[in-house]
Order: sequence, then C-alpha cells, then structure tokens
Amino acid sequence: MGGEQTGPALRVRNRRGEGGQLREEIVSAATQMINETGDVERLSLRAVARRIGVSAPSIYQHFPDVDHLKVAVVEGCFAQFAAARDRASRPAGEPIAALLARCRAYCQFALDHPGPYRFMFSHHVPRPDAPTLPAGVAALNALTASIRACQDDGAIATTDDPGHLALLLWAALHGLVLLRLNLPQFPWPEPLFDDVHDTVLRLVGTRRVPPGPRLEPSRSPR
Amino acid sequence: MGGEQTGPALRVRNRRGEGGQLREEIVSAATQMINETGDVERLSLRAVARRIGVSAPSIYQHFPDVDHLKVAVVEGCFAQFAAARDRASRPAGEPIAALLARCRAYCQFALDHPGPYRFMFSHHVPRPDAPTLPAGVAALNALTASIRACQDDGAIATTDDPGHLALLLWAALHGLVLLRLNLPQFPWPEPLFDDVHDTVLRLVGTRRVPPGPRLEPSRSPR
DNA sequence: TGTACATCAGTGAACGCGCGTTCACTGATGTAC
DNA sequence: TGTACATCAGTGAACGCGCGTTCACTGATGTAC
Repeated sequence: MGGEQTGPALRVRNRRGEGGQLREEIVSAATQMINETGDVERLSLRAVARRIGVSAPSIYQHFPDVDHLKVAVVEGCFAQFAAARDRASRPAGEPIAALLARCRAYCQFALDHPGPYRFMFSHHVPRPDAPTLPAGVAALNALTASIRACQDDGAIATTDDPGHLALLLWAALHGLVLLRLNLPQFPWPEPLFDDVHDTVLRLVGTRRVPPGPRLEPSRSPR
Repeated sequence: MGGEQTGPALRVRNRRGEGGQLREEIVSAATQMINETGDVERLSLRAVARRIGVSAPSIYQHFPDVDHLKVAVVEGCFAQFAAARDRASRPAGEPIAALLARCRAYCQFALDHPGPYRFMFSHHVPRPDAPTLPAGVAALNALTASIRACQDDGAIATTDDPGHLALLLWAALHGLVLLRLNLPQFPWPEPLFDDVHDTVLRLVGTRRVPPGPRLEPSRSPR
C-alpha cells in the first residue's frame, strides 16, 4: 500500500558451483510460509519464489514439481520435530519426568509450528515417497522406550505393552493439541499442559506423580 | 473418456415459489463432494454448480459468497453427526455400554465421512458465524451426561469432574480417528475400535467392563 | 598469460486452467384488474 | 374469461486473478589449451 515495502529480497546470484544453496532457501522459505499461513494448501510455488526473490521457473532446477517441494518441507519438519522432542526428554532425571517432558515437547512443537504440524499429519502429504512412515515409526519407538523406562523404574505400575500405550498416548496428544490449534475460540477450561499431563497419567496408569516441575506450561497458548 | 458420461444432470427449473429447493440441492451436493474428495479446500462453487447442473451465478441467489456455503455445509454436518451419536447411545442398557456406543458412533461417523469430519474440526471453517461452538458445546454436554450416568451407576469409580473427563475423552477420540484417517499407510497394530474402547476405559477409569457386545467394530476400516 | 568454450545459475514471456464474482439478460408463471 | 404486468428462477458472457509448468534465452565464470 505505501511505497516503502522492501520488495523481494534483492538476491545476489549464487556463485558457480553453489547453486545448491537455493534449494535450502526454497525449503526454508516454504516452511516459513506454511508456518505463517498455517496451511499447506495456500502454499504456492510462485509465492515461494517471490519471497526469496527468484523467478518461479528456477525452482524447477531443484524440484521436479510442487509436490516434491512439499515432501522436502515435510522431511525437514519431521527432523526438527524429532530433535525438539529428544532435546526435551534428555536432561530429565526420573524416567517419568522424561516421559512428561517428551509429551510436553510434542505439544509445544505443535503450538509453535501449527502449519507444519498440521501438514505433517494431514492427508495432504504427497504419498509416493512420504517420510511420514519411517519418521512416525521412529517417534513411536522413542515414546515406547520412554514408557518402558518408566515401567522398569516402577513409576508405571502396569505391565501392558509399552508399544500399545505409546500409540494410545500419541493419538491422545495429537487430538488434544489439534483441537486447541483448530478451535481456539472454544472455551477450553484448562490450560493445555494440564490436560496433557492428566492424559499421560491416566493413560499409562502412573503410580507416583513426579515431584519435580509439574505444571509450568512453558509457553502455554492464550 | 468415452462419450457415455451422463453430463450435468439435465435439471428442470424449479416451479415458481420453489426456488428455495435449490439451496438444499447446493448444500447436499457440496457435502457429497467434500465426502468424495475428503477435502474442503478442493470444493469450489463452480464445481458444485456443475454437479447439480446449474450455472455458477445461480448459487448467489442463495449464498452471498462461497464461505457462507461452507458454513451451511458444516452446519448440516454437525446436525447429522449429533443425530448419529444420539441414535447410537440411546438403545443401550447399562450406562457404560451407552458411553462406549456413543464413542464408537463418534468414530464411525468420522470413518464414514472423512471429508466432513476433517472440515468440521479444521481451522478452515469460516469464523464469523461458525456453528462449531454451540454444536461442540452441546456434544460435550451429551458426553459429559453419559459419563455422569456411569458414575451414578457405579460403573465408573472415580468422582472426577465428568466435564473434564469428557474433554480428555473427546480429544483422545479425535486423535485416534484422525490419525487413522490421515495416515492409512501407517502399520496400525490394532483395529481402531479396540483402541477406542481401551482409551475410554483407561481415561475414565472404569471399574467393571460391560459384558455385552464388546468388540464388534461395526464397520471397521481395513 | 590469453583466449575460446562449456557449464552453471538463473530469467522473461507465454501457455492454458479453474477460480470467485459481476452484470445485464430471458423466459416462464402466477396475479391483479 | 382475458390480458397486462411483476416477479421468480435462473442463464451466458465476461472480468481479473494466481496458479503450475514449459520454453528458449542470457550473462557470468570457471577451465582446458
């Protein structure tokens, strides 16, 4: 509207042999845009090109079509997501604290990156070489291990299959966080992280509640 | 590809004074299309018009724009959804059987209408006069009542706030069913309805498991 | 050290598409007189 | 019973838009001789 908009980035062309850098710029810009609009469907190849100050056709030197770009974005998101969860559950002392921290980190990532999170678990991920499967299995394995550690430790009384518990837990967290993201106008009675803790404890049947940092919703919504 | 496609419906113009019938046709066609594509984003006003054999502008006599059409669709879906859940939980004898039947019906609706279900709880519902709020609150109230009946009956031991339990349960079911819908290629170890029952029982802390029809996944996927 | 050349990192124009929306219109039909 | 007219239920053409994708190209730069 004014004349003072910065315009598209004034790019300098990459040096010879370094054309591959554009690929990273593309993926990163696309991820940002999904983050901002909260929506894959509104991501367009042309808009990505515009944002990084490049012509639309130059994207085709790195991706054969727009679906491959989307797959690349989702791959990057899964990597970030896994890193965030692992980071969160590492420093914890007791296994049950680590499990809760991991679940909190799961939800925090979704709150911080609604667009990517929605995308990763949507039916919009282009199928053929989707990284959802291996990444999802790995995530579930990590969660299973965290639950098993609680069982070994005695913090979880039940001897139910930890893989099964992990699956129920995953689904429950997914539902909790998605509803909050998608229906922000709903009159949610509790802060999200209270519900997350409560759901974890109920589903895995904890015996003792960890004494440590119980309910500080690191950056709770609202 | 052949020449034998039926073409667009060969409509007869509504009689004078009955133009309102087109409105229903529009909403119903739009709902069907969301059901088929599984996706609101791919719904277009022109495609709806094409399907019912009418010109695109004639939709504007019933909806001021495409967003109002979407809101009308979501309203209809919520009504159907509530009816299906109420129908399912009515005939049950014991309250706990009614609760389980209600939860099963919740998931069954989602399985049968993936597109509408996803839409209803997505951030794509146009905001201003979205019917999500009242319908969601009513649904939660019904679930709360069902849980409270179990507590009164003694089937649920805990005296925890039934409204709170209903919320956790809703979220968990939402997550279970959405993950199955959106990641069908994931190696789900159990049938969905087993997980649903299990989640209900764990979350609300049932004392006795109902003897009746336990695990017939009325029309389970796969 | 100089030069021809291949390659690299892009660009600009153009294509056909489906979309939401607006506009002026048409023809059938019920109604008032 | 007949007729003029208002209204109703739509239609057809057109608009401008952003999109994905293709095509032939350009100009800088590293490299072989």
